[in-house]
Amino acid sequence: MARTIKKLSCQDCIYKLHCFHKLTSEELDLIDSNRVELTYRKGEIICKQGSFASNILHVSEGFSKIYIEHNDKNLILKVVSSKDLIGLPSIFNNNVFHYSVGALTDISVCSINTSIIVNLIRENSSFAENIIAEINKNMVQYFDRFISLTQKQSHGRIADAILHLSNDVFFSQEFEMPITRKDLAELTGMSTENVIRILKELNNDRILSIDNKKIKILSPELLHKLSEFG
Amino acid sequence: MARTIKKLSCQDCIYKLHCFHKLTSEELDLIDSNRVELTYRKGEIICKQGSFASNILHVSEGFSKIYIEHNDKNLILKVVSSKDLIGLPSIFNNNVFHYSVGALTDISVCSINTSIIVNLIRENSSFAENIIAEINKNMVQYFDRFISLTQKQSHGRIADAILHLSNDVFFSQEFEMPITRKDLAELTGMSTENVIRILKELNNDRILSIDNKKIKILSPELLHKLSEFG
DNA sequence: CGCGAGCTTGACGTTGTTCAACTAGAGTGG
DNA sequence: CCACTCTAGTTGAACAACGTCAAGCTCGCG
Repeated sequence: MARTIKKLSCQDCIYKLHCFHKLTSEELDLIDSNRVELTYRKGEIICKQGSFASNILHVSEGFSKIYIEHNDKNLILKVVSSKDLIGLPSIFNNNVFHYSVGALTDISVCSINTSIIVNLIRENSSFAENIIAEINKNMVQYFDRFISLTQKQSHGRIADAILHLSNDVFFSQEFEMPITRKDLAELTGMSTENVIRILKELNNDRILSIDNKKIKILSPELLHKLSEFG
Repeated sequence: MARTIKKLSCQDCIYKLHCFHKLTSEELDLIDSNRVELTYRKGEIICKQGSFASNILHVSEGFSKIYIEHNDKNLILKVVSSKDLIGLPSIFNNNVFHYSVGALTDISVCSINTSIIVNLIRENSSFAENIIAEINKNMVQYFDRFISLTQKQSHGRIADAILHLSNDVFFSQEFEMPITRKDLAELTGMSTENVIRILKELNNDRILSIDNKKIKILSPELLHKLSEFG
């Protein structure tokens, strides 16, 4: 499950991670020498909600999901992209993971000790700024999800989920989902059966073209309308 | 609506605001001399979602609500207590309010220019830490609300709303709500009528004692059970 | 005294869940 | 190579939870 061969350097990832931009090359080297590269297989759990958050993670390859567990039911907050850091909400806040993270595909993960990040926050105020910016960006993203799941009916929620995948994860109108119908259900807060029924409708109405996991957005306009008023 | 007579000093509020603890007295004076005290009447809007967030606010007296507007329907994120700062999610993040804030009662508000806070974050890393801690604390609180509104049925959601008021706002098992049934509906993501029906049930089942706006928690155990499994 | 806002109640309709059954494909072992 | 099993996906029918609508109530205020 875990290997410690380093294939990448932090310089390779810097363009993905906005909050690393303001680090000096010495600071980046500090991170580089205090991280491990791990690989996980599809289905494995990377962080367990409630466990000690001694590391901040970055998924450099593959896809994963951030989800909250509650009474055997999960709520997926987001599908993680390579622009995301995992574990920021735990900083200065109990040092416990407030969500779980699971691998949707085989993935490569960089694990950086939280204390390193904390020291950089203390010593480099521009980095602290960027961390705050990052946390706040996520906060607002979660606000949108909050609205989606509490104020919209199923069609709107599915539209939001598809748009999230298209805009934040795959950066394309056409993609192959690494997630199951059940995951889609946990992303939209509804039952698997209902997800299937609504995907079928969207397919019939030629808003999406769906072939199992392959999704193509045929009518972005209608999809946005569904998201807005659904 | 707004008066600029200063009745308080920041020293009076410091015990309420955890993230001010690490400020030196000079820094506190800096805030003190760069803030205005305002009063708002019940029903007035303090921040409008989407407007420029040039100030961070602190409600020193009275009650207010933070809510997200979407298509003429509101979702109340929380009822603000004197321990809360308003506007943190806007820092380093568009400088736009991502939610609206409304006065539930007549209130007194301190308004501090965001640039002052930003400078302090840059210059005092302990303060930056505390700001991050504060933002993250809110994030986790919102996670709980997220679970409440998406995974629980009405009884559980009402239980959560009552517990929020009791634990985070009034710090008592018995309180007089400053909010209407409609507000309760917007706090729980359900219809006003349903709120009323469920409050009545909880009253009949002797879990709560409800006399119009006066609420007394009779059985905290059952209320927690509802919150957990409702 | 009358008006309006907030509150309450009952009847009814809709949305979405649950349950049960069935299908398809992938992996396993004889 | 063929059962067997397991998981994911799909479908239909019954049901429950909740929202909507319409009406009436209460109380504070002008």
